[in-house]
Amino acid sequence: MRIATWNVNSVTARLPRVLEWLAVNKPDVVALQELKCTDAAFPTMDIQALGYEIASHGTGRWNGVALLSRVGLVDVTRGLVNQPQYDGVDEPRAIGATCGGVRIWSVYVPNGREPGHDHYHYKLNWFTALQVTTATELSAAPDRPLAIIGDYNVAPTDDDVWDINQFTDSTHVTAPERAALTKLRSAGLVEVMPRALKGYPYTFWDYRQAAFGRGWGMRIDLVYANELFASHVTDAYIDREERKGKGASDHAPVVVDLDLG
DNA sequence: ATGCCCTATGATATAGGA
Repeated sequence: MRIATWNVNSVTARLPRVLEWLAVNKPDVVALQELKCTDAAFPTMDIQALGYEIASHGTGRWNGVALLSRVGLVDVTRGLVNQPQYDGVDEPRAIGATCGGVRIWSVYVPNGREPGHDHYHYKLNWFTALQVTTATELSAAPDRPLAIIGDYNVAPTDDDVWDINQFTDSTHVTAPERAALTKLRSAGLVEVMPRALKGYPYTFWDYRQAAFGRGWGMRIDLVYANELFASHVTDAYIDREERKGKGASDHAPVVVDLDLG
């Protein structure tokens, strides 16, 4: 089974590249983030035509997550347990489903904007809800492979950004954010580390300042999974080729191959 | 070359991204 996660930065703007990428790479399950459209505006027909069932959770201009599957898609859950609001709004940032016997969540963790900002506290509270959801999911089905994949908006270590000296007083690298990842591991998840195809395996390069060409990347799109899921992994990599050229998302897809026997 | 920002919106600027 091939599973991928990809922050597409607008599924409608990215549609030609998404369709091409699906056709070439033939993933069985895809977790998308930053749809930037409502469920009604999601390009359902085009993606169904490639053989995928779709569960989306999008409300408009910002955020939005989806799962695509061609190995079944059941027991869809939208939102986290005790998910906090931001500015009085329940944002669409998490969706879970069972696909081919594997429980998969697509998550888009809040950015945080800057340490101390309301959005930063929201980010940490959102992680707490993700930890609660993880514990709930793990206890509900301890013998089922589980993966929580998506844009975590946290670089796990200093090596996961191109230059840590550029990140003083920045989000994505602070101790509380990294502690949130540690708590997920304490709850029973492990990180599936993608291999480097060329240089360090970053997943995001800002559109500005020709960051991709300069290698100014970050590894913030992560695969967290229970031990059972991880035990079946045969390969994991970042498709940095997809970041190249005109019309690319600022994130590259992360691909995980499993042998479920 | 991998290359000097992108997206959606009560749009003709603005918010958000990380």
